[in-house]
Amino acid sequence: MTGPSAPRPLGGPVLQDSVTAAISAAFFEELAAAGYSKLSLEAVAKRAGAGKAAIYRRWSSKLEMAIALISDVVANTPEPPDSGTLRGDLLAFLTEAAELLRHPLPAKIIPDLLAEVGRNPELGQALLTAVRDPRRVRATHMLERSIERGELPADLDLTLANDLLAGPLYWHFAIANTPATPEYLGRLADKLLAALKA
Amino acid sequence: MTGPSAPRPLGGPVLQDSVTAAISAAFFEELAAAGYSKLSLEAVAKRAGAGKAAIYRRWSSKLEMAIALISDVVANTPEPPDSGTLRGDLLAFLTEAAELLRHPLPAKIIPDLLAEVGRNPELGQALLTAVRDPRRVRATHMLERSIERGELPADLDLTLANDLLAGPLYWHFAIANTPATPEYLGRLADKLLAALKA
DNA sequence: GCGAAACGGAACGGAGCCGTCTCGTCTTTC
DNA sequence: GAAAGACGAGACGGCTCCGTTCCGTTTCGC
Repeated sequence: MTGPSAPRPLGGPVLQDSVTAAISAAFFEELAAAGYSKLSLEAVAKRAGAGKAAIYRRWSSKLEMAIALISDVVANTPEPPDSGTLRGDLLAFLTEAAELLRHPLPAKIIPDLLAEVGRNPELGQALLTAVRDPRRVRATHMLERSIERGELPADLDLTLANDLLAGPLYWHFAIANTPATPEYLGRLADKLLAALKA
Repeated sequence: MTGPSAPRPLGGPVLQDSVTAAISAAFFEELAAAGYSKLSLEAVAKRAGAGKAAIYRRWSSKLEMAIALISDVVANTPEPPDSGTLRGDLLAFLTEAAELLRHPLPAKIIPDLLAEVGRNPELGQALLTAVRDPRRVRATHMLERSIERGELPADLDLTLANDLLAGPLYWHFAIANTPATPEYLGRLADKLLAALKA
């Protein structure tokens, strides 16, 4: 099922073998259905058609497993390119996020993990460095490029700008649970553009 | 501990007796600490210094208890007045929300409930009608008043506007977990004003 | 002041999950 | 083709929580 005998490239990306892949898929399905705090490794094993030992052979605990699998997924999502204009970057950013949240699994998992971070410091710290920080860095670069182009004021509050970028779309999808049309994303981009320039 | 024998006014608001009050307080503390899905009535009873029977005498299940207690709290929060200008209304709206999210209990409970809604349709429906709809109506009224005053375009997308109003502040507080200064709220109000008018 | 009701506390059988361990069966490796 | 190891399945003792039922005590309503 895996490659012949080729030594696996380097760290991380590819799912190693079929058992690990089945466990990973089952983990995310179970995470979406039950939430992190109620997720049981017994249910993951059952859904994966595996024994519990197969899980404990790979990770020492639910926390370690979650951090490893989530980091793996996040690390393998590519970055959108520099489009040259703020509106283009903005739209690409929003479209990518909308694409992600359109899928039912991430749409259930992400709010759950965000809530879990509030009560699980260890998971929170891991997710912050593995997920939030890279995204924040990308968003900040996007804004700084735009400032250099003169599209945005140099004294822009980056924290506030981040809240504006992430908040409305997240609210629309994950909270209000409304589907987003491309027209919606376009209008949102226009509004955000006006807000950032103000 | 309660009033003498006066018939309790009408529906809902006031917490009836000291046992109910203790259970209610314990419920919210436990909700913040464990999250809805992992909250156990046994733990609530213990924290309240009550027996489990005292809970089951009042509500038939965790779900019913949660809906009753949460609706009760929400129904007893007053509305801010019409300030006469959009910026004033906006600032009042943001300040009220910031005030709420400043407290650690709501700041943990709200994200948890929002995630829970995604996997618990019954609770979701109840919270939608008890919490979200009233708030959305208020926000919509605020925007419509502003449109009548000519501050906002008549073809404003109300869904999009709602996302803009709620999203950034929620993200700032509950997700990024950053404290909000009055200056932040002022700047946010300015940005939102620009976005809504665009 | 007395009977009724609600109280805190503890126990019940049943269910689910923990992490470990032992089976008997493939699958891989040399 | 034999030895080694990972596999699925499941049993284990121990824990938590469920919803109900019993106590003996306190409080309330009349």
